[in-house]
Amino acid sequence: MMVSTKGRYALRVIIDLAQHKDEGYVSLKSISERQKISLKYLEMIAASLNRAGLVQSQRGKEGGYMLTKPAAEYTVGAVLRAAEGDLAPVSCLDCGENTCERADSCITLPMWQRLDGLINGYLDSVSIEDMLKGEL
Amino acid sequence: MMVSTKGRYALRVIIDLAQHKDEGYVSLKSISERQKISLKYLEMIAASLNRAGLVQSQRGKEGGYMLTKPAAEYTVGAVLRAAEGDLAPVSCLDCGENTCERADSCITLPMWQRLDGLINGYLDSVSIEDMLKGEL
DNA sequence: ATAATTCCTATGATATAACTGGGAATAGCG
DNA sequence: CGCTATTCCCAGTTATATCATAGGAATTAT
Repeated sequence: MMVSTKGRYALRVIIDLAQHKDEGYVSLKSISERQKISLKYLEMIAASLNRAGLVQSQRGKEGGYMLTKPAAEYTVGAVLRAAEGDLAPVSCLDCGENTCERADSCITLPMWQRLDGLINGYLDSVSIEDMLKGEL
Repeated sequence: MMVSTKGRYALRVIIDLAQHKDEGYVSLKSISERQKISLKYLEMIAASLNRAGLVQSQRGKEGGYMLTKPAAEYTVGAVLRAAEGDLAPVSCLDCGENTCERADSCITLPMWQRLDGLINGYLDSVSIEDMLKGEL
């Protein structure tokens, strides 16, 4: 599995925030109830999104999270990478580090690289707004 | 990671068999030495490929494995699926079982389905012979 | 018979995923 | 000021998957 629950949940968080973007800061508690994801797990995911600058937070009472830009400017790829790290389909391609000693002679490497390009290209071409509008 | 060592090794086994297709049955011991993969691990992988009908085996002395068809007729997708099971990028799509109770209302599902189609389409379009020839 | 092989089942070791828990820091509100 | 709702931080836990390894039975050419 290339994308775990962490990434899928992150996507749902961003979508939820987009759907409630006119309500000021949205608390994780409310997202937790709507999305049926535990508050504690959401905290971890929100922290990743925050670190990546995809959301902004407000602490204290009446606090929560909101998007930092319009939904059209979020790509699925960017959200998943913020939550999951790299989206490489094989470890050979992870983080650009090509530590495999047989890389030079590996006849499968070009195939993996093309696959990786295909996956990232597609995920970066789909925006959150596309999904909200059902435009796929 | 979508493709683990099991799948990558399976690919290397098929490639190795293709490279030695004129030498009769090829033993796992020889593949093990060439590919630097433990014999015991190879046994598991070869068993999967055998069950899927991608290779045929001969037991006993002078035994081993050989391909059941020309290299051009093996796709990367078929080999990986034989070794790994499903290649779905998210568990939602695994094995066609869509047990997610929010599937009907899930606005991300069409995106995952397209991604899955893209990945499998590409992997099924590349043959072992393509890689051997460096035609990518 | 012997040696080389596949075949079968079980076990262990390590890593990753998927959460859970406790509590500190912050900020609005009465 | 005191209360409460929230994010923030870090650590611990459990479950599952990955990556093998181990031992031995069955088979077959020589």
